[in-house]
Formats: sequence, C-alpha cells, structure tokens
Amino acid sequence: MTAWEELPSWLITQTAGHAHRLVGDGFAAVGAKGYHFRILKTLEEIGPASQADLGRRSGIHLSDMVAAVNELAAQGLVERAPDPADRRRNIITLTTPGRRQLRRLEQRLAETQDELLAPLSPAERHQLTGLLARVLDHHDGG
Amino acid sequence: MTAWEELPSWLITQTAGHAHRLVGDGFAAVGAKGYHFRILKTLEEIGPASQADLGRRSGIHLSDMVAAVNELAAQGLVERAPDPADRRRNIITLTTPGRRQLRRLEQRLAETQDELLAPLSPAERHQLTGLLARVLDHHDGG
DNA sequence: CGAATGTCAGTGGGACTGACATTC
DNA sequence: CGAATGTCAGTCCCACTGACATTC
Repeated sequence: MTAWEELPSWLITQTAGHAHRLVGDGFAAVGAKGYHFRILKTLEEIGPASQADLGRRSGIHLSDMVAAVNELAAQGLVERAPDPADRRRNIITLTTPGRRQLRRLEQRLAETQDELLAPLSPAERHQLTGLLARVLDHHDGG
Repeated sequence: MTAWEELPSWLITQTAGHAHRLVGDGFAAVGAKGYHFRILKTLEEIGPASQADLGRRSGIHLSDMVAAVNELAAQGLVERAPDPADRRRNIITLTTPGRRQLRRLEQRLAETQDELLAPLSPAERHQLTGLLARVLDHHDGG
C-alpha cells in the first residue's frame, strides 16, 4: 500500500483539520464557535424560526441546538420566546447585537479562506472547490 | 457574504466528514479505529519501537498512545514489553495477528478511497490530491 | 540537574443516540 | 392515536493540556 499520508482520505481530513483550526481560532477570537455562526447565519436568512426548523436548515442536530441557543441567548445574540400558536415551539429571533456578531464572524471567515488556500492561485482555488463540491454533492446530495 | 456552504473551509471540512465516516465504518467493520491503523502501519514500517517514537512517527499524541496501545495489546495485535536498556521505555512489537489485521485495514482503506472519490475521473482525482497536498504542505510542512 | 518517557485525568468541537414530557 | 418539539444525559473520535512519578 502507498503511505497513508498520500491517501486522498488522509489529505482531506488533515487539510480539514487545518481549516477547522483556522476557522475555530478566528471564531474563538470573538467568543464564538462553529455552531453559533451557522445558527446566526441561518436566522438571518430565514428569519425567526423554531429550533427544529433552525436545525434542519443549518444541519445542526436538534439535541445540540438546545445548548447552542442557550449560549447565544446568554450572550444576548438571539432571543428565545414561546410560540403562542404552537406551545411546543420556541421562536428564536436574531437580535441587533447578534447581527453585529454575525458580521464579525463573516469577516473572520473571509480572512480564513485566504489563509487556508494561500499556496494556491485563484484558478487552482476554483479547481479545488469545484472538485470538492462534486465529491460532496455525490455523498449527500445524491 | 457567499453562502457558507460554498466556502472552501466548509467544502473541505464537510468532505472530510464523509471521508472520516467512510474510513471509520470500514475500520469498525474489523473492530478497529483510526489510531489503531496508524500505529500498526507505523510499527510495520519502523519495527519495534517505544511509545514515544511511535507517537512521533504516527502523529499520535503521547497521551493517546497509552490507551490505543492498551486496546491493541488486549486484542493481541501488539506486544508491550519493557526495554531492558532503558527502563523508562516500553517496546511495542507487531504480532502476527497484528500484521494480519493491518492487511485487512489496508484492504478496507483502499476500497474507501474509491468510494470517496467515486464521482471523479482518475485525472481529477490526481488533480485533487495534488492541490490538497500543496495546501497541506504549506500548513504543516513549511 | 534537565530532559525524556509513560500514565492518567480532563477538555474541546462536532456529530450522534436514546429517553422523556409536552403539545399538536 | 401518531407525530413533532424541546430537553437532558450520554457516547464516539480525534486532538490536545496538565500533572505526575520514574528513569536517563
């Protein structure tokens, strides 16, 4: 067998490790983690939503939403209010500070992309994302 | 900002998630996990070694080696013996069953690569691994 | 002495499972 | 009734930190 360090699965998971670390550091610098960004971003896209909706849209497990929303609410970045029309539901709403935080996180994220792909030319970056998108689509799109 | 689902860092970490799951399932089918494979493979490459050496070569943290070697030893895949020449050290040795297990794991791993990159042509696979290798080298090679 | 080795306990993110009460 | 929602507790892998005793 070839050295495992040359296997595609290794290259991808290792590169992902660096990506994850870079992104995580950027987020941590503003007191957030990955789940927080995804929730805030989804909230901005679809507006106030139940935790279950939020989970489906953002790909976050329902059981993880609880803690993540707790953390965001404790920071005042979202508000959790009971839905009068369906008493099972909480309605999560993005607050103004939450929107500000989202802008900061997006800023960090943009910087991170460049850092991550530093050695590649624009054309190569495009190539890489295209190939990855096709692999990804194959495995969870269809 | 573009949708986060199109960011390079997202594409990479998500693809890595699939890779990790595919590899992990393949390994689990023969009762192993990632650390086990890396330790067995490294042992075959460099021969009997101390846990510290093994950790350095395989990129596994020293503190994680303890548990991993415990598990491998419990399955009889490696042997742990004190080094008479340096009483701080354990010498870890690959056993015959360990070598057999390694062959099985390599088999699984090879199958997984193909599954992972299914939608890509050979040329595209080569392109992808080349790009990833460069990114990876930039971040931990130099 | 300082450095290396092995061990153990603990943390963290991200993703998951199972159980449960409440409400539709 | 069955289905959805939210909550809580727990698991898993991989990676890491810190403390510690032993030995070189």
